[in-house]
Amino acid sequence: MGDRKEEILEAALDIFAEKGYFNSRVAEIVERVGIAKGTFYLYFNSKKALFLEMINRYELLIEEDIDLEVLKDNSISLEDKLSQITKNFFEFYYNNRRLTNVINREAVSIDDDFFKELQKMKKTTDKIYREIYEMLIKNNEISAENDFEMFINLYSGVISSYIMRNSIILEREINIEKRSQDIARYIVRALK
Amino acid sequence: MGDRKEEILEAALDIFAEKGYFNSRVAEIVERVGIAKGTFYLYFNSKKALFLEMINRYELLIEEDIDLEVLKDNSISLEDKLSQITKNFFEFYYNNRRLTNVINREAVSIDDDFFKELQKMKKTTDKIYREIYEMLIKNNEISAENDFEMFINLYSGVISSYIMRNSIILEREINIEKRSQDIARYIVRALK
Amino acid sequence: MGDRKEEILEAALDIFAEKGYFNSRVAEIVERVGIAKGTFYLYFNSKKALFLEMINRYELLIEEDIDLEVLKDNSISLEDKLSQITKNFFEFYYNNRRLTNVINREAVSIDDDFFKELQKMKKTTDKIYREIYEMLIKNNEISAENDFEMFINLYSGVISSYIMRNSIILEREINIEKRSQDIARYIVRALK
Amino acid sequence: MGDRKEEILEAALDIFAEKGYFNSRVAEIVERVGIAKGTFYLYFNSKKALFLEMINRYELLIEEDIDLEVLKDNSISLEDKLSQITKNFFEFYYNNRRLTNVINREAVSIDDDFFKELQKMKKTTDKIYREIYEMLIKNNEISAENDFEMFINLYSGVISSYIMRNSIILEREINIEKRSQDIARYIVRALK
DNA sequence: AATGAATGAGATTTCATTCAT
DNA sequence: GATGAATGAAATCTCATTCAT
Repeated sequence: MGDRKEEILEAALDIFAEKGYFNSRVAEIVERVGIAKGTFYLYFNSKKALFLEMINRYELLIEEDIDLEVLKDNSISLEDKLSQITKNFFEFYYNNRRLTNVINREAVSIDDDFFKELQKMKKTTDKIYREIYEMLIKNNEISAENDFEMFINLYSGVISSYIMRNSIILEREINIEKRSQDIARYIVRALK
Repeated sequence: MGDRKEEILEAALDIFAEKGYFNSRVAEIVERVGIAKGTFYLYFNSKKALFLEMINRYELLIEEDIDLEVLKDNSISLEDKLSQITKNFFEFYYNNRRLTNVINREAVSIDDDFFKELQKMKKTTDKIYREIYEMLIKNNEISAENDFEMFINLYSGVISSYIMRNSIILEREINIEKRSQDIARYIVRALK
Repeated sequence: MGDRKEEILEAALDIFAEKGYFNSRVAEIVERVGIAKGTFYLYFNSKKALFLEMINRYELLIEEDIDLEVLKDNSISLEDKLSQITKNFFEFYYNNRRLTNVINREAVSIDDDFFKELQKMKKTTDKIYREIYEMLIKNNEISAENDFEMFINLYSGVISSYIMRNSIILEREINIEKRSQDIARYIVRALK
Repeated sequence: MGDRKEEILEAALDIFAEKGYFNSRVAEIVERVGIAKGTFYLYFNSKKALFLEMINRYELLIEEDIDLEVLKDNSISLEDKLSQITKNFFEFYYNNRRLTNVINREAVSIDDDFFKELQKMKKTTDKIYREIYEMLIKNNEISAENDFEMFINLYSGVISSYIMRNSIILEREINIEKRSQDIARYIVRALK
C-alpha cells in the first residue's frame, strides 16, 4: 500500500519537527512507524531522499493551496483582497505548521541537492507574490512607484515574521482573522 | 595567546557559513587554522560549545552596535529616525553577514542548549525593538492603537526579509541608504 | 514446470557473468526472470545453493562433452589425437564460456561448501587428463619419463591460459582449429 | 608510524587468504591487528581501497623481483636461461604465495576499479614475457615461426598451472629447482 | 601549550530470506 | 505454485573526543 509511505513521511515529520533533520535518526523514524529498518529503504532510497520528497510535496501544496482568484474580483476592496490572501497564507502555514517549521529551519542548509530543491520552492512563492503585485499595479490599487522588491519584502516579511516568531513555541496561537485584516490595512496604507 | 581562540572562531565561521553547522567537521576547522585536533579542545570543550560561544558573541555585538540614541533627538523627524536605525541594522547585518547567515540558518535547530542561547538572543533583539516602539508611542509619533506585536512583525519582518532574501546570494548588494529610507517611509505611513 | 528452474539458472548465469557471484543480487536475478522473490526460493534453498548447482551441472557437462574415444583409434597420429581433444576442450569452453568464466573466477573462493564442490570438479578434470596421459604412455606415444604432474601442467596449463587470457574480453575470438593443432604439435614435441 | 599501515595490510592478507575478499570483514581485520575500527579508516579510505593498494604493491613487486639480466648473458644455454627465469617466477610466487592466491582468486571480479588495476598488472607481466620472447627470437634461440601468443600461453600457462594447482593446498610443496629445469627443457624442445 | 594517532559508539544502508495472503 | 512487503542481522564507514607524549 502507498499508505506505508505516507506513514513514514508522517512519522519523519514528527521527528524532524521535534529535533531537526540532522538530529533525527532513521532508527527513530522506523521505530515510530513500527516497522523494520529495511522497510524504510523500500520506500525511500535514503534519509536525504525522504527529506527532498518532503520539501517537494510542500512546494506542490503551496501552489495548490494559495488561491489568487480573489484578486480578479472587482467588487471588493484592495484591503479585503489582501486580507483574504494573507489569511490564506496564514491558514496554509498553520495547517502545515510542522512542515513549515522544519523546512524554514533547515532551509539554507548547504547541500547542493537541498539547495536546488529550495531554490525551486523560492521560485514558486516568488511567482505567487509577483502575481499579486502585478495585479495590484495593473488595477492601480497601489502606486506604481513601489518596486516589486520593496513589495515582497514588506508583505512576505511581515507574514514570515509572524510565522517564525510564533513557530518556536508552536502552541502559541495567532488570531488569524484579525491579524490578516491588520496586515492588509498596514500594507495598503504603506503602498497606496 | 588569546588570538588562537579568535583564529579558531574565525575559521569555524568560514566553514559553518559554507556548509552549515551540522555538515562542518572539527577536522576541517583545525585544518584551516593549521593546528592539531587536540589544540581545538584546549580552547573549546566541544564543537557545540564553540557554536554557543559564537551565538553568544553575536548577541553581545548586536547590543553594542545598534545605537538607539537617535530616538531621543527631537530635532529630527520620525522617518529620519527610523531610517537611521534601519540603516544601523542593515549595516550590522552586512558587517556580520556570514555570522548572521549561520545563525539564521541554524536558528531553530532544536537542541536544548542552542534553544536557550537563541532565546536569549531573541530577548535582546526584542528589547531593542521594544525600546524603539515605546519611544515612538511616548512621543506620539505612531498611533497608540498599533500594538507591539504588529510593530515588530512589520518592522523586523521587512528587515529580515531583505537580509534573508539576499543572503543566499551573498554577493548581491542592497543599496542600504536608499532601502533604509524606503522602509522608514513605508513604516511611518503604515503606522502613523 | 521444470523450465522455470532453467530460466532462473540462465538468468543467474547472465548476472554472475556480468558482475561476479558476490556482486550479484537475488533481486536482480528474479527481476531478469520476471518472477517474484519468493518464487526463487521455491526452486532453490538459497543463492548459494543455486551456485552450487551451477557448478555441479558444469562438472557433469564436462564429463559428458569431453570425448576420449579418439585416443583408442590407432589409425591416427598422436598429434592428431591431441589436436582433436584440444579442440574438444576449446569447444566445450567456448560453448560454455560464461559458465567457465564464472567458475574460474569464483573458483577458489574459500567457503567450505564451494570448496568441496570445486574439488569434485577438479577430480573430474584430473581424471580426464589422467586417462589421456595413461593412454599416451601405454601406447608409447610419449616418453615414460614424463610424469603426470608435468603433463597435466603443461597441457591443461596452455589450454587454461588461452581460455583465461581471452576470457576477460569475451568477444575476442580464438581460431580454435589452428590453435588446437599448434598446441598438439608443441606438446608432442615437448613430450616425445 | 607507517608500520601500522603494514600491520593492517598484513592482517588483511591473512584474512583474505583465508576466506576471500568478499567474505572478509573489516571487523575481522581490525580485530586481528588489535586496533579500533576507526583506526583502519585512518590508513585506508575503504576496504576496497585497501585491496586496490594490495594489488598495486604486488604489481610493483613483480616488476622489481623478476630479473631478466640473465637473458643477456651469452655464455649460458637457452635452457639454462629459461630455467633460471622460471625459477625466479616460482620463487616470486612462492614468496608471495598468499598474495598470489588472493589476487588470482579475486582477479576477474567485475568491478571497474579492480578491473583497471588488474589490467595494469596484466600489462606488466605481459611486458616481462614479451621481453623474454623478443630476446629469444633475436638470438635465434627459438624459431621465428612461433608467435608471441603461443609463447606466452605455453610458458605462462605451465607456470600458472603449477601455481594454481598447488595453491589450493598451500602446504604442498613443489621442488622448484627441478620443476624449473623440467619446464625449461620442455619449452625449449617445443619451440626450437 | 600542543600534538595527532587512536578510539568506539553509533549512524546509514544492504540484501538474503521469510511468510501471510 | 506464486507473490512481494517486510524483516533484521550485519556490514561499512564517520567523526567528536581523548590522552600519552
